[in-house]
Amino acid sequence: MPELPEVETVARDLQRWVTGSTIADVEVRWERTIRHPQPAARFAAELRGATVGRVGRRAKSVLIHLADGRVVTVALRMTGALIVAPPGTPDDRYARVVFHLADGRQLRYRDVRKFGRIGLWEGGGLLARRPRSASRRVAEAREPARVGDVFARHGPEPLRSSFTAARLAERLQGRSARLKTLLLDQSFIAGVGNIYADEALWRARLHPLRRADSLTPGEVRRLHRAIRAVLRQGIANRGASFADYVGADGEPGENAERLSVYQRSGEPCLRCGRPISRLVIGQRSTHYCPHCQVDPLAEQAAR
DNA sequence: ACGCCTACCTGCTTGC
DNA sequence: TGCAAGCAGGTAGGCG
Repeated sequence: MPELPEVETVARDLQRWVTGSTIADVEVRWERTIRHPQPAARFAAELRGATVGRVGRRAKSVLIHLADGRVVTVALRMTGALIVAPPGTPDDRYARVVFHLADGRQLRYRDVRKFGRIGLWEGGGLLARRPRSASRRVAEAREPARVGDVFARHGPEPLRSSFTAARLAERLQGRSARLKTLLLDQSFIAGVGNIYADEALWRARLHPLRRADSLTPGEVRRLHRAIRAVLRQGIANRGASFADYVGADGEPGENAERLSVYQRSGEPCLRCGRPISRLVIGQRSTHYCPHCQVDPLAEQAAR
């Protein structure tokens, strides 16, 4: 499941390999992959002849900046992948959108489960502040026009230097939600998904059911460091591969083997040796060490 | 603000 | 072996 480190890996690969390439043609094989307001045929027509500029990332979306300022957003969701295929590569039955590059290569959007979405937007607004409530209502009434509007409701990027422990503390204040739920909430913090939420909480020794506003200043600092550390480690290892995730080279990442709790139920905790537990929070499986990540309040509630 | 539900999808695993 | 049910979970939207 692509989260921030996986999406960052794909974006960096594409930055190296397709920047400067011209899109000769676009083949849309699953129309619903194309997000409004572009009907698939118009999407293809508008991209024909465009040149790829910088490739970056915001939240869990790959941003393909075009030389003319427009931006293609690719939300990989569960099983999406962007793969650069050299000429002669056998076709892929799961390729939902194929960007034919002028040099003969293909940039394939592959997605087994068809959850992912690709949009085409005007540039601008990415660095702007969030709209106030009135303008936000207007922005929601129709599909956003600018790429910035697409991400207007997303929370901060956890790896930016502006995401400090103080900023995290501020955002946690007054929130009664559970830590796990908040970490998965993209409007609270962008880019963290189920894998890295569990990893960060284990690393910070915080129970996933802990109320967000109950953290001491020391615990907030631990959480802040843990979030950044697990994301950085994920990027360093080219992402964690479960199911369908691969980089733009089509190769799986190395980080799955280096995870501490995710999908390790029953296996020994790497810190204390006791078995890792699993529970369901908000319909998501959650992996944690009941010994290292003790929540006094959860214990009390269980009695 | 928050929690809970459903829909979107397909392939893999599990149980009979 | 076959077949159906269950499961995986990111995100949007709806409801209470």
